[in-house]
Amino acid sequence: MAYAADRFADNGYHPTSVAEIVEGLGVGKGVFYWYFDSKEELLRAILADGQLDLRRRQRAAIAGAEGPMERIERGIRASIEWSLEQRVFFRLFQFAATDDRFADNLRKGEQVAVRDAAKHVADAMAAGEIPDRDPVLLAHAMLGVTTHLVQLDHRGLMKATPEAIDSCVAFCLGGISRV
Amino acid sequence: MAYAADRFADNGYHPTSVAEIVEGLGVGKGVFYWYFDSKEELLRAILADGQLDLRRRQRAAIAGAEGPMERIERGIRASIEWSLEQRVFFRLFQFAATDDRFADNLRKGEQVAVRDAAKHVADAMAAGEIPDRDPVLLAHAMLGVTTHLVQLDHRGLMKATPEAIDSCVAFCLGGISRV
DNA sequence: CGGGTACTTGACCGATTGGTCAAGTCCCCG
DNA sequence: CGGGGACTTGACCAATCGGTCAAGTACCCG
Repeated sequence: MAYAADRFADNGYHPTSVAEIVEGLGVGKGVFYWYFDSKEELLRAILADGQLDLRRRQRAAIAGAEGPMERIERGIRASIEWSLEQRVFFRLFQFAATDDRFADNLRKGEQVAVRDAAKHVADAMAAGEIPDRDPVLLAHAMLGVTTHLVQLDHRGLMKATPEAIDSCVAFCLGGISRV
Repeated sequence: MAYAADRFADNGYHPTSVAEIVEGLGVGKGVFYWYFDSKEELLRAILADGQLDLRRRQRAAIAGAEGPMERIERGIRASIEWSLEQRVFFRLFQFAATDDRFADNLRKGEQVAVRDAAKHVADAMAAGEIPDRDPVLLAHAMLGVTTHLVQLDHRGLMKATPEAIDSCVAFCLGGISRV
């Protein structure tokens, strides 16, 4: 799965053949179809693995935070850091979002993360720390900002320096704060 | 090109064969290769068309605005509206960004739009309307928010109502305003 | 009307695709 | 030691891929 994920991320899912994967691994084709029903199922399994890992990281980052705003900031930072480290997973997520065959596999995981973030946004609103607006929408907006920053880094168009990450976080917090 | 763009957007670029395109159009394969060198060149031409159209819309929206902040807001709204209308182009942009063969074709157009937005952000800073920070990064952040909102609409996960668009704009303006 | 250019056709090409399967090999358990 | 499930192999399959090209057809100009 790790090797296939690498190839998918570098070459693209469709242009990477099953033959290429098993050849690179030095195994027969039968091995592949013993463990996976199809090439599609392989990618789905990889995506599920990645989402689980990201979710773990987010939960760990949020644990121990005191107020809702701190939870939001930590969640943002954890997501950015994970995405920067896990280039392969991130690229596969990006691809999967563009393909109807896989978009549904992303949806559930994304919704869980967004709803979680939205909960903290709603908490901050209840505490009067930020003005009332649709928490789910704001959570998505923050997700959009962070995703785009990471994408820039991976595409080599801009380095995600600590300062850039700070600016990104500030943008998100400013975005939910302003009336 | 329009038919091919539709097919690419619905089915994906790779899964859509040249044979399927010419068959759907009711023409011979030779016609295709008379006008295009390859399937890749076709997508590149489609992407170029889309970028040109988007750029025109952005320029038209900004023209006539008075201050830098108004220019920014109009640019955001124009980008969102165009992306919502031009579902096909937007999906192809999203795909192209995930494929190294086509990512470069997007880069130039994206940079032009971002630099333009960054200029207005810098103007607003010079006028003291918003605090000083990297204008290019902020422009990218706004692009990330709007892109994500449109993506949600196209994937059917959230309707981009006028209110949602307003919230999105407010998020962006808040993001660049807060210290 | 004759000839040439612009365009169109679809059979055809070698390569490659995702997937199958008969024939093993390996190793654990009785 | 013998048998049986777990696992592996790679030749093989029909289908399809992007792309080519000889053989037209349509139409304009002299």
